[in-house]
Amino acid sequence: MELAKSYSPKDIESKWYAYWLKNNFFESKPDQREPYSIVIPPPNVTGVLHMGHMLNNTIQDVLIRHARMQGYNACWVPGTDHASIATEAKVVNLLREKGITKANISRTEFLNHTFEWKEKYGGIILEQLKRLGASCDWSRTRFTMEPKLNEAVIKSFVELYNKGYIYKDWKIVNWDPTAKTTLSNEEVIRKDEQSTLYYVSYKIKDSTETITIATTRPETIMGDTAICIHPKDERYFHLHGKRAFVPMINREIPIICDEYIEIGFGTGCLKVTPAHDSNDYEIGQKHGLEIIDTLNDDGTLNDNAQVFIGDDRFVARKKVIEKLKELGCLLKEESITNNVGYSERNPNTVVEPKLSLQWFVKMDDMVKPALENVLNDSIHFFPDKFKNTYKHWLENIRDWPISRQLWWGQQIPAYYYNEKNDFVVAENAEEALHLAIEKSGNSSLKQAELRQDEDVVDTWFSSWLWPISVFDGFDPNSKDFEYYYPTNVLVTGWDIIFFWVARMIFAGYEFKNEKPFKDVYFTGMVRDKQRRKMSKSLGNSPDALELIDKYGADGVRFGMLSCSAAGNDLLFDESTCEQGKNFCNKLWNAFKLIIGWEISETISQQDSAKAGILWFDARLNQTIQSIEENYPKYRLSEILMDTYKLIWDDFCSNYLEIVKPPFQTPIDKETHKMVLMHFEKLLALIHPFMPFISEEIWQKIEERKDGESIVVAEFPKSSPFNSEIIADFNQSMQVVTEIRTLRKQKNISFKEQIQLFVKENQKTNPIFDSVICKLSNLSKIETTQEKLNNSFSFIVKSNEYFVPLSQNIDLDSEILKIRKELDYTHGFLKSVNAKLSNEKFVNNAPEQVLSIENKKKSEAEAKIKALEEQLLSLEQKN
RNA sequence: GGGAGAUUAGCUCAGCUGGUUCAGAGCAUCUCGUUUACACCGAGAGGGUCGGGGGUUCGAAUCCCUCAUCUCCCA
Repeated sequence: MELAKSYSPKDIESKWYAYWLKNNFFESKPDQREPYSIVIPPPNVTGVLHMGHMLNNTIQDVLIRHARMQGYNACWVPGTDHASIATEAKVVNLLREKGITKANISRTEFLNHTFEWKEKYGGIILEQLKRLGASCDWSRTRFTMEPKLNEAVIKSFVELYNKGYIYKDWKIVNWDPTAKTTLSNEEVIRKDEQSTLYYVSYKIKDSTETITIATTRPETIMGDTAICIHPKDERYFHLHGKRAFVPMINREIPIICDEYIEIGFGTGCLKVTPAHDSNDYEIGQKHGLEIIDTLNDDGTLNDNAQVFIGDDRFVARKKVIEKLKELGCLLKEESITNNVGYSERNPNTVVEPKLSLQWFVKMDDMVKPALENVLNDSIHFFPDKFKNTYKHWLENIRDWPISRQLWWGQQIPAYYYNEKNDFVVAENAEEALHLAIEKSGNSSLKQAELRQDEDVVDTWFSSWLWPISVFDGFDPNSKDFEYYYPTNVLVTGWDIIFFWVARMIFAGYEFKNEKPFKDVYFTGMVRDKQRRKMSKSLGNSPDALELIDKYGADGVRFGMLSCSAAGNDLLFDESTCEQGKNFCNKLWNAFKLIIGWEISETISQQDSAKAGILWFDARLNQTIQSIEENYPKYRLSEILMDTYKLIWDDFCSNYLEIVKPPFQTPIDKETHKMVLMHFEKLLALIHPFMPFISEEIWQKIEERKDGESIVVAEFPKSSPFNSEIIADFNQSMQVVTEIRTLRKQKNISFKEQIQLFVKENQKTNPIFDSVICKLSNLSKIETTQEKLNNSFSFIVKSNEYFVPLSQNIDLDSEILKIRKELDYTHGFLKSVNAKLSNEKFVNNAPEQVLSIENKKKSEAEAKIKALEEQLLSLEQKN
């Protein structure tokens, strides 16, 4: 077999991915086996693969591949969400380029354009996931705007409305003037910014006096309907009951008292603008104030403002400041930091608080089972510190504004049937008519007289149903839902714990009375070296596909996972991908070595090989056991590092060196068989992390039939192992290390064979002597009762080793070396003795700890004895 | 303002139930080495008062208190 000098992933990856698809390994149908299901947190249909997706989906793939190999019926459902605002913004821009404005076309026409866009660009991210090796069941790919999922959204809306959970109300909402829609709190990104606090004086009616307020948003002054002071603020007692004039427009407004005011803050006077601030709105409600909305939907000033009509709010702010200066009302400007909200989907747009009529979902009841079942670990968070965050949010939750003033999304199924805007909520127009006739008592009502609400629901109002809807859970006869729900785990970034983790849990209990997933694994954020979150807007994220081209999918997967413990952010560094790539090469070369051996039917197995096999088998099982413990705890980076070290250090550096036949000589049949068996297990262990190279090698180390694959091979299970063997081996390796160091110090080439004598002060297992000989190139190991003259010596445990050499031995440096070790061992013994002579320690420490200390003591004593004897004999010679 | 978390080697981070395995890993650094699987490598080495202080305990990186610094979330 011609083999490349080093591993090159490119062709191999596409070859095996195609093979996996052809054999339908990723497809899942309900059967007798136990299911293991994951639904992908649906990426945005406008999205392209970024580092966060890579991390998050690699983790899901590792989990699903592991489960599949364990024999579960593994099902990973992919799909995308329709991302109302982002997608609509994209399509609006695209149409504008073609000279079409949204206002000039019908809703249907617009949706046709959007679906067209989605068909063309919407699947990019899913295709990219394939490059990463994601083993999704692609036949199950879903989309939140496809007919069945739409239906689920509408059904759930109607159900919630009928339960009394959905209502329509005026509230101050977050308004995105670019997208011209409302946003939920979670869609607003808050940033601290340098801004200016303006001190503005208002004239008092029937007085020469003025009153001063401070504001960061002077352009809202025209919407003021009161000035508020604290009732106990002595400075303003004389103003109780007075009225003031709004500067520029001279509208008369009352001065009111409310305990809400902080006396010490600013001037102690607050301008109240109920239409443009949520706190002001509450004060307004309490005091029955007028509400004057001075803004248009696009963020320009409207007629109510009376001045600067048509100017954008920020242009208006500048003009207002100028005007106030002119009028002499602007007393002071002060630089402060304050918190400004930006739209998540339009990152340069400042969100405006705005009074508007919206649909809301009542949260207080829905939250109860969701909170309870997370706190009692019925749904288990990894890491569990996120329980706190979750609890805090749920306990302070506000009602969820779900209407969006957009077209791309599920249109709200509310139908207005009269001038007063009375409405009914129904799954379709026919039923709506039926209900409307009933409700209005007007039996002559016609279909055409019904008007459906113009707005759509929030995208999250469809993705919260995702774990249910992808299995058609709103269909009472769904076998899939019956079988796969609840899913095993949701893997997602902690930044969207509210967006969908919490809401999916609400929906699970609300609609199905059952959790949507058993575990939640929160990944960290991928950050750059300056700890900034990687994002497209910052341009600090490497191109995912270029990374894959450079390091191979396996290399990138390795890189992403080797440094990411659950829930902790990771500073992405390409060098970890390089490590992954090097690891692939290491595996490839191990394979080349093994496959290159000529096998002899006749030669017998060497002792060293026999011993090596015995040890590696134990070591392998030890590692598998720890892997088995770590999977349920989602300690993936630990599993990966354990496997990495098992392969690189134990298998390649030690095991293969032990069993390796001399150059151009064959290997015995038995050893070869065992090495292959072990190698195959290692490939299976690493497969969930590095699917491509493991498949490539697995297919080549043995004759495989078409349709066979490591994808569906069995994941290794641990067997009992003898830990004594591992300890004995480690001790022998210490001897090897000593000899290697000696060779290096004395410049003895590895090719030159040397002898080793051992004075056994403590009986040790001789089984690895052959291994020591092979790895150190010794001609023999002999036991001796006497110390050897003219030799270099070292001590492992309490055994003394001698390497006779013709070279002159520097007695002084040998003596120094031994003295140093003796000092250390004395100190060590002293600390052990201190423990053992402490009555409280002896009485309180568990048996196991005591016996360890006793063992330490006797070993240290034996070592001291040996060292002292050596020292004595060296000093006599000196 | 309320809350959560972090601080361990030059860098990035593990360290789970306090005790063997506990002071670790990877990368980086240094030394030596082409011994035919691999220089994308091998063999070695150095590097730490576990942020400071106090406490609990026979025993603390680990539990508690406190201070400092940083990060994040919510308002």
